[in-house]
Amino acid sequence: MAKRLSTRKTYRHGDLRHALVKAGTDLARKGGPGAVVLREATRRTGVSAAAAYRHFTDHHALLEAVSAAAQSAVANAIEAEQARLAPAADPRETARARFRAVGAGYIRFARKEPNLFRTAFSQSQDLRGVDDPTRAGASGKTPFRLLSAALDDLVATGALPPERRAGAEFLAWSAVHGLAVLAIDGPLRSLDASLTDALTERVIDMVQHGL
Amino acid sequence: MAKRLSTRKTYRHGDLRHALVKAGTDLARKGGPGAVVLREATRRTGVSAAAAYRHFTDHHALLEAVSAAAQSAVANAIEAEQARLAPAADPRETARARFRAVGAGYIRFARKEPNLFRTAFSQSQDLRGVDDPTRAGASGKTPFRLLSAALDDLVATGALPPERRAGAEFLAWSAVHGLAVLAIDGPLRSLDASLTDALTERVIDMVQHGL
DNA sequence: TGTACATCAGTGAACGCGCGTTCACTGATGTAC
DNA sequence: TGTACATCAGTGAACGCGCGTTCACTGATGTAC
Repeated sequence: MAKRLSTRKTYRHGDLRHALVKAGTDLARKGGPGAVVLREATRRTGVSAAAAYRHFTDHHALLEAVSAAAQSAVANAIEAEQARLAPAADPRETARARFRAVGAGYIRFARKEPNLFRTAFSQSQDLRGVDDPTRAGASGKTPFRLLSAALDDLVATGALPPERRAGAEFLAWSAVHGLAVLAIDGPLRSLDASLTDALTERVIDMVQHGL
Repeated sequence: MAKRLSTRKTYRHGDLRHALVKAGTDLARKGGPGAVVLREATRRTGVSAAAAYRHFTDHHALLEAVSAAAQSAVANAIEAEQARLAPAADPRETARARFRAVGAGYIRFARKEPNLFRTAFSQSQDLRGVDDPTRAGASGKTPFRLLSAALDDLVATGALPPERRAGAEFLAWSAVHGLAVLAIDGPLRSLDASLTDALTERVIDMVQHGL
């Protein structure tokens, strides 16, 4: 028998927490972290504002959850970029391509969803966050861990000398993140997209050679 | 005769615009761009809130001016870093050292004044901003132009092949800006300061070799 | 040098706004008997 | 299988808050005569 689930909008939403994060993510996509307004998220979910407090201690907790979801989207973008790769015969080449895809996917996401990208990194984080499953993509890895894994593969296949491995994620992350910011909020913003494409390649080249 | 300037607090402030930018900058230093509240800036200046509207069209215009002042502070930090350099006999070495000082000063500022640093780059900008005198340091150059000049010097002294010059500021800026963000808002935040020092050197090395 | 006047940078009171958050409540659901 | 009850995720009204912004005003200053 039909349980009138579709007509009953109030009481026992079922998965309000996720629905609020989803609504908050939509807001973030349109207007960045400042647009993640608790009342608006509840409005869009068809629920009273007070209902949010059953699932989040306060507005900041909701914003944190939305930010984590945005990071998860970054991870998915990186994974998608890697999945797009044609298989190479040489494992060393494969490792290099997968490493480059981390940076390329990161930049691609920033340019396609600048507001979500800003939201992902609007909250200060520390090293505890790098293994937070709510920040991970489908593979279970956060963006930072996808980068770590790619670097590990470079070492495993001999494409990177082990003594250069330590701290390499910070060097790579710096260059790629900086470019992303430059492309969406900096002077590059007003320049041609193809120039940004070319710069993306050059930055990744720089990292690869610089390591 | 004394003009009672010290007792008269109201009417004809004299330089209210600059005073408001100054107050706004103090707010930004403590709390970042979100702390730049028009009413609070006027309060601190001892002036009514409405007075701000004689000098700024709205709140956003004030925030823009504060952001520009913060960028000017970045430029000054870079200049200070360069001024600290011991003179080298070889002009090529001098050019290299001055180039490195751009990145080092940038990172130093970000770590010392993270909120001001965030404020400096909280407003999207385009290429028109790179020559805005309100964003410039004592030398009259914006941070971006200080970087350009350092790269030009590398070319002039033969330390950088001319064919590698094009777009080089974007590569360098990406890496250094990314590291700054990583150091103040990213996972590096919780790490030892000396590790960040070492990473700064490595990032600048990477840029220098990667160019 | 003195007076009349235009200017315009300030005042201060008031406004609506939407926000985050609290509170006593209600009623659908799951469980014990 | 049916009934009583505890649970707790929801309601909706209310709150204070500080914000940005507007408005008619005032009075110090510079200038023309």
